[in-house]
Amino acid sequence: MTIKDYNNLHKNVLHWYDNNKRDLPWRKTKSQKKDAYKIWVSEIMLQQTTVKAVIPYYSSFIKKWPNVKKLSKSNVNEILEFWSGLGYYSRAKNLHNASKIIDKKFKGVFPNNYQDLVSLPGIGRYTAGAILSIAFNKDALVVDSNIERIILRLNAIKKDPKRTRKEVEEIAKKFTPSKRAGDYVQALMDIGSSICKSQNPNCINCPINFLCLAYKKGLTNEIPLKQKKIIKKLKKGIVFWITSKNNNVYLRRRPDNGILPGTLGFPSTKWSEERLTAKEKEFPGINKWDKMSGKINHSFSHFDLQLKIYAKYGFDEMKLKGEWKQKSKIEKIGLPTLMKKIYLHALSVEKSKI
DNA sequence: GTCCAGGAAC
DNA sequence: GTTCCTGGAC
Repeated sequence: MTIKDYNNLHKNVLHWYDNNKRDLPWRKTKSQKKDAYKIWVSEIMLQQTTVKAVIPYYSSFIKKWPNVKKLSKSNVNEILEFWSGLGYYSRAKNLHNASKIIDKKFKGVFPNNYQDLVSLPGIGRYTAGAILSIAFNKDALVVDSNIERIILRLNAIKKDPKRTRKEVEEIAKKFTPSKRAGDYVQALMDIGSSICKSQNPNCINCPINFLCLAYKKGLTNEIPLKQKKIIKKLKKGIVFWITSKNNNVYLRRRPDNGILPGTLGFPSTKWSEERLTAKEKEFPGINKWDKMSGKINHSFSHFDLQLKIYAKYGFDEMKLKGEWKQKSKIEKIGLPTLMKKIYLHALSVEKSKI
C-alpha cells in the first residue's frame, strides 16, 4: 500500500469509529484519561471470551473492586467465585497475583511500558499492547484475532494463519498511526466484530472495502484459511453427590493446577478415556451408593466429558472434611458451569422422586 | 446434537 | 505444540 492508502485507511477507520463505535462500559470514563486498571480488567475478561459474556461480569467486578488496591486486598477464592461461569479460571488467579505485584513492586502505579506489563501474570503480548494503546494511547503492536483477520483479508493472504504471524505483525506495525492509536485499534476490533466477521462478512458496509484485496478478488470466505478440525477425546468418570442429615451438600476445592483450578466442585473420580478400575471408582469412607439416573455431558475445548452421578444421603458431616453447603442455597454459590450442570441435574432428579 | 470464536502459560 | 472454558449460531 502507498502512503496515500495508509492515510485513507486511518481516516476511514477513525471516521467510521467516531460514528459507529460500540458503547462498551470500559470505554466510558469521566475524564478524557482512561483508567488503566479498568482497561486491564476488561482485557483479561475479554481473553478468549465474547464481549456479550463479559459485560455483566465487568460491571459488577468494577463495583466490587474499583481499583488495584482493593483488588490486591481481596481474597483469591472470592475472585474465583465471582469468575464462575466466565471460564479459564487461572485468569482470576493471575488478576489477583498481578494486583499484588502492582501494589507492591510498582507502588500502586499501573505500569505503562511493555516490559513491565508482560512481566505481570496473565498479561501476554496482545494484552500488553492493548493496554498500552487503549489506556495510554501509545502506538503499540496490537494483533487480536479481529485485527489479524482484517489484515489477512486486506492483503489477501491465503495461508495457514499459524504460519503468518510475523508477516501479519509487520503489516500491523506499518498500519498503526501515531495519533489516536488507541481509537484506531479499538476501531479495527469493532469493524472486525460487526463487519469483517469471520462468517458472512458485511463487506458492502465496510469503510475500507476499497482497499481490501480479498474483497476485490472474492476471497473473503476463504480467508482466513480454515484450520483442520481436531477430534475431541471422550473422557468418563463418576461424580459423588454426598448430602447430610442437615440437607447440606459436600464440596471441595479443586487443585491449583489442571482443569478448573482452585474452584469449588463436587468430588469425582479421575476423568479418563480408559475404563476405570474398581479401585479408581472408590471414595474413601463410602462404599454403598445410589446410582442416580441420567448422565452429565459437558464439552471442554479439548475433550468431551461424560459423568455418572453416585449419590449418598444422610452422611455424617463430621466424617468428611471440606465444605458443606446448604442444598437450598447451592445456586447462590459461584460454581463452574460443569458443577452447575451437576447440581441442577441432581436437584431435579431428587425433586422428581418426591 | 455440531461447529466455532477467542490469548496466555507451560 | 498442548492445555486451559463457555455460550451462541446453526
